[in-house]
Amino acid sequence: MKRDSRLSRMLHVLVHMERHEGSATSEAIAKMLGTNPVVVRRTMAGLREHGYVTSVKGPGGGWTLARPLDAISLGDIHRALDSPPIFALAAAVDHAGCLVEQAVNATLKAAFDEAERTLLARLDGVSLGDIARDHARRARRKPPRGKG
Amino acid sequence: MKRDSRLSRMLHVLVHMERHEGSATSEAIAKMLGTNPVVVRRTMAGLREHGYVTSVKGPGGGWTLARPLDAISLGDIHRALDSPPIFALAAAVDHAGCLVEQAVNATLKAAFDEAERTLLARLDGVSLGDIARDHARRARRKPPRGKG
DNA sequence: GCATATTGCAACTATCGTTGTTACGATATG
DNA sequence: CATATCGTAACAACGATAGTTGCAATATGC
Repeated sequence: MKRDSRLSRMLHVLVHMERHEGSATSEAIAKMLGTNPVVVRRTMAGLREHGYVTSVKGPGGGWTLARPLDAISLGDIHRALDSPPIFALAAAVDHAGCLVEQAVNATLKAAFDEAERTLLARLDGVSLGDIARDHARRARRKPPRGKG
Repeated sequence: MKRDSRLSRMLHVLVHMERHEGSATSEAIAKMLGTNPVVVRRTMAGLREHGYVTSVKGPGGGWTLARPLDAISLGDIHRALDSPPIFALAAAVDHAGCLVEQAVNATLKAAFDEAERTLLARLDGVSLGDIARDHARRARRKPPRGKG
């Protein structure tokens, strides 16, 4: 199945926005992500609703970061995207009240719930500021076109 | 996105097969799962290649369990299905060698890898026999049509 | 041998969610 | 009033599983 790259893309954008004085247009962001301005607006709408970014219409408008990166966790962005399903694997629906199916699904659910808790705890424990600092370390080691 | 229910379905089938003297036809299995015999053959082909079941053509043929349930873990079945992607969330591809993107993806990869290890360890730690025993407990509490 | 039950498999369609695109309206700037 | 920009609806493209049809291969039993 086609996989959901919105979380990854939004983290990418937000870290860039901090380094970007003023606002960035949907078109500029789209170029950064290799996609289309409409996709950018659509995806960032959720972040705006949750107060992580603001958008301004008209000439000179665009998107601005509304909070310091250290105040935003990866889990925050996941939730701002409406907590899309994490797993590609699903339990089959129980067609006939079959007790075997129920035993299977109970076991699988426990396993997936544990993995989900592990993942979400980790996403909540990392902030965008952490990623920005990791980026800064990488840039020092391997300066990007002399701008680092 | 449409989610993959093959693991869940295969576990269901295998637990049933132990209680089934002799072989079960694709058609009978399909009825159990509320699907089509071709889907059953297609999915169970992987299990056959790994030696968990055997299939016999012709009248009186069908599918048979090739090992005791206690000798098969949930992780074994996941691998027999060719280890399909576990997560619906993906990292965006790095278009421009962007160091920000790389920092984002490294962080996400670490988080997803940890969650994956958690899940796989759990799937490897549970056998189909465990599920069968859980089923037996459920059946004692709530007998299905008097067959126990 | 022949009718039949059954698996094996190729090829196609259906489905579902993200992604990509087009089009148009709303709004702010100058 | 021209223009830049977001907002949103509507729809096509894509990718993976799931479902379906059709037919060949094979084993059984008469």
